[in-house]
Amino acid sequence: MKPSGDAKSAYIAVATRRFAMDGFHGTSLSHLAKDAGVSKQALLHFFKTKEALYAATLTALAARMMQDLIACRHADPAQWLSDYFTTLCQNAYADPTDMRLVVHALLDSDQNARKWPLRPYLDELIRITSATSGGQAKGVSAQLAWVSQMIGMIQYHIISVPTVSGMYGADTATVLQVEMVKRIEHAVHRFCSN
Amino acid sequence: MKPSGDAKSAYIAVATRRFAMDGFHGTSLSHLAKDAGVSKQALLHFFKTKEALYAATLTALAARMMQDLIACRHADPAQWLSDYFTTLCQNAYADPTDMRLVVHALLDSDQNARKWPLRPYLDELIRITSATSGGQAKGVSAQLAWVSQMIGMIQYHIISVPTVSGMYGADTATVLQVEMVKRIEHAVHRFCSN
DNA sequence: ATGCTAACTTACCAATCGGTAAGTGGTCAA
DNA sequence: TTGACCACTTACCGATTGGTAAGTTAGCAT
Repeated sequence: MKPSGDAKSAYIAVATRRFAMDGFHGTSLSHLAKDAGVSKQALLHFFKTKEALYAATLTALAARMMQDLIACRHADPAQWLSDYFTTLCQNAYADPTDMRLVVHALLDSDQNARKWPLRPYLDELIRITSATSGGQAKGVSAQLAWVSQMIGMIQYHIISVPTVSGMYGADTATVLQVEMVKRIEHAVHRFCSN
Repeated sequence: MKPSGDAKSAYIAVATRRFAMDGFHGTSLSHLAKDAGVSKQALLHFFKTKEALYAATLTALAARMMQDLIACRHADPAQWLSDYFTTLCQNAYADPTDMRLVVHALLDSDQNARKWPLRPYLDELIRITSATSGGQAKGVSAQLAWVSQMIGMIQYHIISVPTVSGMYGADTATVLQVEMVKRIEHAVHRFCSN
């Protein structure tokens, strides 16, 4: 028999990919079970409802994003942010799963329903931002607005890649990608050094 | 009996709101029918499948967005863009339907499936951008990247409003909104006058 | 009046949905 | 050896899904 934790996190991994691709309503327990190679009651054994499984994927997502942010730690907060945002974007080109999952979760969220698991991640981002010279000069709301804008432009850019590629061709999409990374670096530099 | 066009566009209006709220998979024909106050076969009479109805809402969305863009026409392209983006954002605070629908459509799109109906709208935005002094100085890919970034930051900001409001409170969300509009104006000015 | 068509409605369908109930087989402590 | 427990399966459930078939009703041209 497999150790418990492995199977559970394997199911979360499968669910993460599916939920990110098709959203909560577009994903059925049967599909998830088939992906995982088990019966759907195997999933319901660990997660009482589909909602619970979804919540678990979001919790895991939040932990992953926080971890990726910490992994880029740098003495200079501006450098930290620059490294993080660019690697976030670059990694998402190879695997857009997490970015898609966040956007899906945003669209599903209805304000008071489920508490938002990404809050610590956001708070940490704002903390780092406020430590930059440019961030200190501005107010708290300006820091929140800037972080929100950076996250937004990256995540939106990632989910629009297939569409842009279909509209203007794969080569134009690639050009747009390198352009976008340059814009990210530029935006960090402009906001933080001031 | 009602004139044909009225009922059809009324159904599209109902579908637009529902699809924007819950996405394609989260919306059922029964819900749409109940919203419209008819049987679901009334919908299937005009639109052969749920997919066809969805496609019709996206086409109507594209026409609406193009129309809103043209409505802001201004001799100075920079002013045009500034007016458009800020009113787009402001209107979306009152009714986020269209912005949500676009993001849902982006997530559903799989590159080659359905041709993207917002292409003329995007092309027009790029054309206006390229007419600014700052836009002329930069390349085509930089214009596309900038437009993509602007649209992205606005739409993402809109869909995140409920979550931000739930996380930091309604007052913080309001502050973020006015901050965001300022950032939009600033971004247009920075890119276009150069 | 009559027939045609557009705009519906009721009735119905197989398939799938999320979820429950009741096991089954293997592991491990006592 | 036994019995508890965990991971999982098969069997099943009512509800809902998108969609079809066959009317029904109203307006309008002839």
